[in-house]
Amino acid sequence: MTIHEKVDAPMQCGSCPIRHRAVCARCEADELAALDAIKFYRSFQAGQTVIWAGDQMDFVASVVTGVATLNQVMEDGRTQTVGLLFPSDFVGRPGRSGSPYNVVAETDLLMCCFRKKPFEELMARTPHIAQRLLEMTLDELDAAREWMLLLGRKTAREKIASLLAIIARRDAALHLNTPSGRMVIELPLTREAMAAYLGLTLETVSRQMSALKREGLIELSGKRTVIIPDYEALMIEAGEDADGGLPA
Amino acid sequence: MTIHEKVDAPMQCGSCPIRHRAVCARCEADELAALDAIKFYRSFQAGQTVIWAGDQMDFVASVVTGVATLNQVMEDGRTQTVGLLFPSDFVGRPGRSGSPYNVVAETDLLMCCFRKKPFEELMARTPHIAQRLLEMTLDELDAAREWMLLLGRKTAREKIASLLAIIARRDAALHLNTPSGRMVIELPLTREAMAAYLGLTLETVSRQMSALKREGLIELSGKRTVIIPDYEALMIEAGEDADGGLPA
DNA sequence: CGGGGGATTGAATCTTGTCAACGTTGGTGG
DNA sequence: CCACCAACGTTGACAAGATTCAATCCCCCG
Repeated sequence: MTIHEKVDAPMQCGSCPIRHRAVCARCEADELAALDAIKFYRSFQAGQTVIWAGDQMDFVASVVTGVATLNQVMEDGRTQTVGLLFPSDFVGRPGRSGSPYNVVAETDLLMCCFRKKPFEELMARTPHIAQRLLEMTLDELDAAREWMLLLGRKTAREKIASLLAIIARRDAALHLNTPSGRMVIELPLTREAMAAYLGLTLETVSRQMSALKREGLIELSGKRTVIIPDYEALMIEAGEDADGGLPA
Repeated sequence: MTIHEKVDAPMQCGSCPIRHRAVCARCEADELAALDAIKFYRSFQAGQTVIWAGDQMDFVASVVTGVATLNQVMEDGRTQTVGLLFPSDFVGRPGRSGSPYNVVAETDLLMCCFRKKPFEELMARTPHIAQRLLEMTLDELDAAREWMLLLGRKTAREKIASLLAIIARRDAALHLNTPSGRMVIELPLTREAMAAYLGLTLETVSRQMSALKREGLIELSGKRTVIIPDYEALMIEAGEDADGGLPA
């Protein structure tokens, strides 16, 4: 199979799986038509870099399916993942030409892209888009701050438990239910990518995964499938408040 | 002296020190007048809590003078500062009633507050405010992600150097010049508050400050005044790219 | 069947945290 | 005016947690 990026528009906005959650969520039919006119799809294979830090970026985009990460790299190579992008999450900043981060496809990825210039013009006269983008950005800011608590204060064990909880939560949200009890999740990340997001080394991630397994808090089926026998018990290990960061 | 919070409006917007940088930066005269009608000032003493996490919050606000922090606290007491608020920075989230964070005055603080309900209404019909707020929120998100790199990957020494560099940068920005060469800065934070922001203990902060002093990278004059003989040299210790995170 | 990327495990090391003592400073009241 | 107190800061000794380096394992794919 060849690596292909541009793909034919695979769908109508009306049947788009992220129609009601993405940046276009609040749009009326006519606004959606305007977006539709400037949109195109791109797909990426797991491991491909979507955008290199500093590169010119002539589009903004929504994740349709798959998972991507935002990464910041220091001169000596130390890498920190600063954002985990699930379906409906937005990439790119209107009014700025380059991305400050590497955007990497962690799984096979489908993105709905809008050419930047037309998107900005459309945004200027479409409050519904600007409103939704502000709302989403504020949510991302809250998520980033939650992650600062994790990076600054949590133990390796709590970090792992928190990550699993977040993935379980996003997974549940995709199916429109709330996380609880027994859950089965698919890890979209390698151990190395988990480590990059958690501010750990991959060895520490592996050890803590093994520890959680030994203690029955998780079960592993293959390397990427995790069974959570008791979501609430895992939340306690994550050291989070009772509400577990559910939307206010 | 008694602790007083509400204060008489000490100034006209026209002579406000943050007029051109705050959420009102893009407002025209008439929009400013509308904001003026719903604004009031509150002052806080160093150490006072401005807002408790979870509390109802009937206003949003801009920092006019002084420095405040946003803090997140775990059930067992571990605390992480997730935001450092300088003059012109914005507090509060339109469309949400409670703050998820403690907001603490680290120095004496003056805030320009807007009653939330009228502010939201005004925002709905004043694109200049919403635009500016989106821009500021995106900047804060970038800053939060920069801080995630610090918390996840930098050494204690690099963390301290980074914090000093950031304070120097904000300090320079207030006086509209770029940081370089010899600088004298006033720390708005105690060692404990520095530790809370850096994901360290106060002892480690103290030790690394001493180490930087021993090596001539900083000089201390009292506990709160820091002399940076060579800003560029300090930036190297901070492990940052050459540009040092200057606005794109 | 063999190769290779990802994952696991072990042992030694190092950074940072913890606990405790001591120093410094500024304010208060005798 | 001075002594005392409390808050903040510094320093030291030790312990704990995470990293580093290295060996080995496990699958999946050709």
